[in-house]
Amino acid sequence: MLLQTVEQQLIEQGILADPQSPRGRLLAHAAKLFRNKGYQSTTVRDIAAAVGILSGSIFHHYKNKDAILKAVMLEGIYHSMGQMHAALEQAQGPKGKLRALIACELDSMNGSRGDAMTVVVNEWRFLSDGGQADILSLREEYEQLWISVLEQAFEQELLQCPPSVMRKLLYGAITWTDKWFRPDGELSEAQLIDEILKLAIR
Amino acid sequence: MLLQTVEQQLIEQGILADPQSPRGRLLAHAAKLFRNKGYQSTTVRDIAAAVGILSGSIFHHYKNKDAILKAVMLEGIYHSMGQMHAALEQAQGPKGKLRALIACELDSMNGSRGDAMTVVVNEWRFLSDGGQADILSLREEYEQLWISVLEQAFEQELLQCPPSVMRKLLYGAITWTDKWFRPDGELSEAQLIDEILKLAIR
Amino acid sequence: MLLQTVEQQLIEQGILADPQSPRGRLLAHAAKLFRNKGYQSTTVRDIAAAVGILSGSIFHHYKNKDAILKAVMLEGIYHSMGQMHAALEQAQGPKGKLRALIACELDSMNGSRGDAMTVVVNEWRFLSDGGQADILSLREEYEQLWISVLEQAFEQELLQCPPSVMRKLLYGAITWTDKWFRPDGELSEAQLIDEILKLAIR
Amino acid sequence: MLLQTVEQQLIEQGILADPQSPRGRLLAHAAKLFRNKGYQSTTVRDIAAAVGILSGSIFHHYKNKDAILKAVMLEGIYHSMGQMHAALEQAQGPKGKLRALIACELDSMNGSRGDAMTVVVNEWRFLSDGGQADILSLREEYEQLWISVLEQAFEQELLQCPPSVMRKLLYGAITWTDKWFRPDGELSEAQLIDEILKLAIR
DNA sequence: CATGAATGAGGGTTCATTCAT
DNA sequence: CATGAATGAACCCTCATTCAT
Repeated sequence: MLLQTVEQQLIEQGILADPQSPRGRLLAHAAKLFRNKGYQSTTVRDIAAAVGILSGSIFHHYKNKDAILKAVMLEGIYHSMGQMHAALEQAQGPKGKLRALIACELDSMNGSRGDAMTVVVNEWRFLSDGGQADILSLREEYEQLWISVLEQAFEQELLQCPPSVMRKLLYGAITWTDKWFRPDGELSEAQLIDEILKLAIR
Repeated sequence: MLLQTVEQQLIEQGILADPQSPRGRLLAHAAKLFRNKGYQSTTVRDIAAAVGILSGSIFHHYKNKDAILKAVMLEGIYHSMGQMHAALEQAQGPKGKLRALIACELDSMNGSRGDAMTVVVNEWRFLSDGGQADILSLREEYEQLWISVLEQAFEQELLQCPPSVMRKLLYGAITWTDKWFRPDGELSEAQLIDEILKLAIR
Repeated sequence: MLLQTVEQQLIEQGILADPQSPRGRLLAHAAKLFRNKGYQSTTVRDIAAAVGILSGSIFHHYKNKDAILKAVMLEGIYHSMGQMHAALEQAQGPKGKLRALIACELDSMNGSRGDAMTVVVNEWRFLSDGGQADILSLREEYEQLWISVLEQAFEQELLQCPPSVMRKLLYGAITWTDKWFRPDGELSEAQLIDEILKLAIR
Repeated sequence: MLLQTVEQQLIEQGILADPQSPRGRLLAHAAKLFRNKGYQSTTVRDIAAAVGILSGSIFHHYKNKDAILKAVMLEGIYHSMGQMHAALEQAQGPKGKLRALIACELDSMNGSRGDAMTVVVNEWRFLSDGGQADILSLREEYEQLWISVLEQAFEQELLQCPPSVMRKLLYGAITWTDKWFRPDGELSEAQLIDEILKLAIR
């Protein structure tokens, strides 16, 4: 609820796009293409064709291709943070909160809206310097959620290694699932969450 | 020594390039550029300029840009496997062997010859289908080294989770170090190896 | 009139280009350049410069250089067949019909739209295999017009030699006029037609 | 004999190459490649590979690619003229001489040494201006052989049309046989000669 | 807002030719 | 004479972006 307010505020501020709007549809298609083909291999024409418009029309919605990438990434991060905030509120204790974060990040990579977040991870270096600078504070805010939970666990001597290192190791392990994990495979999402949690917790 | 024999055989077979030769120098520069700028953002002219030749001359050494990428990857994998074989011979017990593998893979990403192996991980999807097919059996051989060691550890109930899952989680965690770990920072390479080992071993 | 209908249908079907349209102008310039310099010696920039656009713009109209060659050839063949059909309708008897065909083919090589047809003859081998396959049935249809008229003449014992041989000899003799015949020279087009007709008819 | 003297003189003068010599072998391979693939589509490397040397070595034999083309053409013309001179000496009367010329030209296009002469006809425009100028007088001498025979036939009212026109029509018909005539097909070479002769003679 | 022709810089690649060995 | 790495200009084609309609 608070969450939705935040998201809606962002939509009203023009930061995020309404999923029903032309811009929102464009972003969804762009995210999927960026994920599957990579940012550089996706042409503006590809996106336009997926949306059902012509290439020139793209630029009525976004200033340039870089702006599309940035918007996709913002969508991904905002959405993921929204889930994390909500999940943390319901979680109990450091271990429960860590489990919540792992579950959220795993879902943000592999779930129904995983396109945007995988793009954040895998196409980051293709975002222009200016775009990276604009998003960086948001990513730090995102990381801070993790760090604070990890520190709580560390203080209670639950963690295998220091929070800053643990975060990076977990980040690598979790984002890489994008390349191999299939939710409908032998290993269920819940099992995967537990396995990752076991790595982190002693 | 057996190892060096393997590498030399490959050089003689024309699979790997002599680091002193024009081809070897070309490969080293290409690997560094591919790592830093990405494969697609690196132009053939960039590589030629780095080597100190003109763009047309590139194609005397490699048929096309894709062949350069493939050669870089082969260098990376062969070199890494060489290190792993040697380290495994000297390691004692499942835990010692696992530590050896982690150390090797970490070094292959961050060590003095890390360019090639990071390219294998990060630019894989830009290798042509044919190129991927050619390398795939080698990658599987590489993975088999890991799996057999992990299975030994699993049988002795040392492992936190099943070998196939553990391998993928470790792979993500280790390869991601490329993005944040600096050997000359606060955390030493030896410490990082131990932290990762602790994740895997119960 | 029936003729014009055919041509217009083809234009509407997108097979032939409207001479006034950008594509039509492009084709006319390309045909002239291909005739004068040869297909391989004509660069895409040459064509663009002749049309008055930049090289990149060429590819908004045709997928690649090969497609331009194919389109030029289609124009040539369709135009020539149109003239032949119309002329045959008005011609009387085998000899009259043969004269009509000779006149048409001569005009298609040397007349105001001769660029396209000379390209068909002289640049055929530079058309891609796929392009040749696409056009082949049309060329066979074209040849069939000749063969049927020659067979009529042969049955009436007017012909110097069997139709299939006669056709090839005439084809060589007529298409070669492109290299030496000038309509404004001493020898008029009408005289040339008669001379060729005399070769064929006993 | 006189003929061979001429050819040998030319070889000694360095104008023609000894067929056994490296230059001669190079020319034979070049001629075949030029015929089959066209001059522009044949690379210097193609020729070198066919001969069994490396591309750089080509230029020890000929100054540049254009010089190879010129040499191939000279071979073709000299060889053809040699045949014509010999055949004319043995032929009786205008009709016999005309038949001899047709037979020679047909053989020069389709016979065992047809590569060189088809190159003269089909690749002429790719020879540099300087090269064309150098060969032109020889080609005129060649044509003069035809014209003088045709004029004799014309004076005896044997010819269907004036010599200059007849020559060009025959030239087109004969050279085109390269594209369709196969000596081992239904139509024998002797029959084809007769059919062509019938066209010319009333 | 949508269109789609045009832009123009830049990409990978080819190839005749040179030249030190 | 042969080699083969190097040259460098030119080629076809791509693509993000602009803009008149």
